[in-house]
Amino acid sequence: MKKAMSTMKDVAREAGVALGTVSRVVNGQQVGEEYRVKVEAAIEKLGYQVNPYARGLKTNKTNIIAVILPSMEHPYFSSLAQQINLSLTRRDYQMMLFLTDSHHNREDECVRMVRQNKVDGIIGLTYNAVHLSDDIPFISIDRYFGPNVPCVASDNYGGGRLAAERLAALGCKKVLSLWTGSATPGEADKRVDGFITGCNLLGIPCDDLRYVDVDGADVFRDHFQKHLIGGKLIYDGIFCNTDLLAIQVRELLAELGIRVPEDVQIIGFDGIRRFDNGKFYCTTIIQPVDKIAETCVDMLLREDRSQVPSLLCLPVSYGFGGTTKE
Amino acid sequence: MKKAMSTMKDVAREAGVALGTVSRVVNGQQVGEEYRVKVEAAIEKLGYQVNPYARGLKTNKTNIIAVILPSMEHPYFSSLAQQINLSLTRRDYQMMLFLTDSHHNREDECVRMVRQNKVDGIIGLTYNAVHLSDDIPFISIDRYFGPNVPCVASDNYGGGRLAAERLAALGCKKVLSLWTGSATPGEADKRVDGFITGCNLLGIPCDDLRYVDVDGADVFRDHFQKHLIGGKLIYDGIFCNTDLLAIQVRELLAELGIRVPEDVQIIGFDGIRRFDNGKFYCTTIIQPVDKIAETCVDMLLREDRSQVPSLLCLPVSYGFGGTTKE
DNA sequence: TTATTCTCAGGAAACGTTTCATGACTATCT
DNA sequence: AGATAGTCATGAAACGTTTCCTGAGAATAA
Repeated sequence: MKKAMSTMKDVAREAGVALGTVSRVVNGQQVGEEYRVKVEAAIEKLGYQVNPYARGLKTNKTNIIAVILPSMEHPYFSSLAQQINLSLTRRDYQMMLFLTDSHHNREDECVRMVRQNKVDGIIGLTYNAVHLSDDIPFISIDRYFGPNVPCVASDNYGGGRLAAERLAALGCKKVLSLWTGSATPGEADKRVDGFITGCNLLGIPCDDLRYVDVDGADVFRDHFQKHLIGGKLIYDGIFCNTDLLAIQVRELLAELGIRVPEDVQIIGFDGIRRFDNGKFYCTTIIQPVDKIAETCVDMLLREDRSQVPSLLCLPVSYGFGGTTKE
Repeated sequence: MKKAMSTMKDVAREAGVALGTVSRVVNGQQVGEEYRVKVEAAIEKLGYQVNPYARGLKTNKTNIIAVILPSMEHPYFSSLAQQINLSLTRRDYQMMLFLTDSHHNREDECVRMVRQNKVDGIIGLTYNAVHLSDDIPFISIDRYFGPNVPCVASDNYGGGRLAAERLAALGCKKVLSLWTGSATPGEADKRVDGFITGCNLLGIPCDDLRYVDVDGADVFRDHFQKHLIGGKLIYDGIFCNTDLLAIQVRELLAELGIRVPEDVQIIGFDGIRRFDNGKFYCTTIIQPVDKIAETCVDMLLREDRSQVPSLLCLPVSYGFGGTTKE
């Protein structure tokens, strides 16, 4: 029963009006009342729906936004996807999803495919500066590529500062900053900068450890073992640049017989929540994922693109997750 | 520097050939070698890319598949999204993502939007029978709507049986089947059927508790408390229809001072993994998400649609996650 | 050599919209 | 009353492809 889709021409014939009139009705433009009624009746009767390809061909506009993310495996990414979808949907845009991991980590190929698809814009969390052509508006998440590529991110620096302040308020006297990540620089690196600056300002001694491209917290075991005095760690506070790391550090400390938060308090970053009860995995600096998503969409769809800032940092907040005293 | 996209006409002029020839080159059809070379050079020179809207207008084909999921919050859904994306990408299809939650739970509206978008097919995990028009191929996940709507699901019944067999093998003498979910029936309901049948076949007494539309496991507290004898539960094995429930039940049992897996062994269903270490939250029956995704895509893109089965159940497996003895 | 078939590039029509120029008609002004 | 301005539906052109028909030339057969 694959009845052929009816076209504007059919509607026009049915309603006894001209093609252009139907078009104006469909697009909600000024049309005489009598005509509007007739056309709407015909549309209803024929079950007419606009053909987005014909429209796209004429208007060069599609109402589709490409969203490029690394994967769906990390809650931060999937929740970004969710929130971006929400924001887009509210504005009657569709979301085309591209996952770079599924492309064997080849972001270039991904972007090439995006470009082929004539989307109205791109929201991308990518590591390489792949989107250097400016024919399609691009908003970058968490990665600053330069003044002509708008970037939306959490206030990572401020988050680091906040973590330092909290640890200080919780009574920490000597703290440690832990960082693992990839070599490609990103906005998120500022977390550690903020934390260390914060500690300095507060007069709290802070050690700084960084490892590139490792997974797990095992690389820190040595350091911990060397800094035990009478079974106690010389640190009473640890800042981790991600919640994932914080979780792993906590496990590592458990192995070493160090209690959290009694002996050491840990603050992570991201604000990842358990899927089963919505609680934080650890005490954390919460990234405002919903705001990030909404802001990206906002900036992308903004009429006046000259008004778009090149970097926009959104405020983070403190989330208690049991790895600090409060 | 928004240089206008060049068209086939431009390429034809540049190469000194006819429009149709360019089209044939682009689509990899039979073309004389000399012409092909010229055209390819021109394409390269002008950076020509086909306009998907013009093509879509002519061919009524888009290479876009709509994927409808409830949300991205549950790992099962996000991992489905990930795997479907992977399968689609491998075949040069794009994925347009629709989340019904973001639409205030209104699946109808979602499907309406999908239909407007002229996609080549739909893969949907929906609860209502919303897709009754057969103009666009539809594959349903986990929900059987009738013989003309192909459905892909895990072998839920077999999974229930498997859980029963495992609990038996692990020495359980009296077990409990727990179910929570929504009133709308789904393939997943067969989990409990399979479990109970399995218990009967094995001669293990099994109680059966079901609650509609509750969240959390608290509703089972009463039942547990009434079935304590000397601080011990009369059950030594519990089957939960989802991992989420299993996790919540474990916590509930912990509150009641019952040890898992020493006193009671628990098996969940889904095979959800922790994002931080990839381990299961609980011992579980694993749904083959990757196979489900691949199968959906396969069936959707199959040339001969008369060959598509109306229900296809994929084998599940047992995953140890610490809530059983092994 | 001439007639017949085959191969393959050229060119035009069509897909379903949007938009622009045209002209019919009404309303306002002098 | 006649001229001018304003409103608004009409119809055609254009968007960038695909596809089908035509015909030119090559290859084969007689």
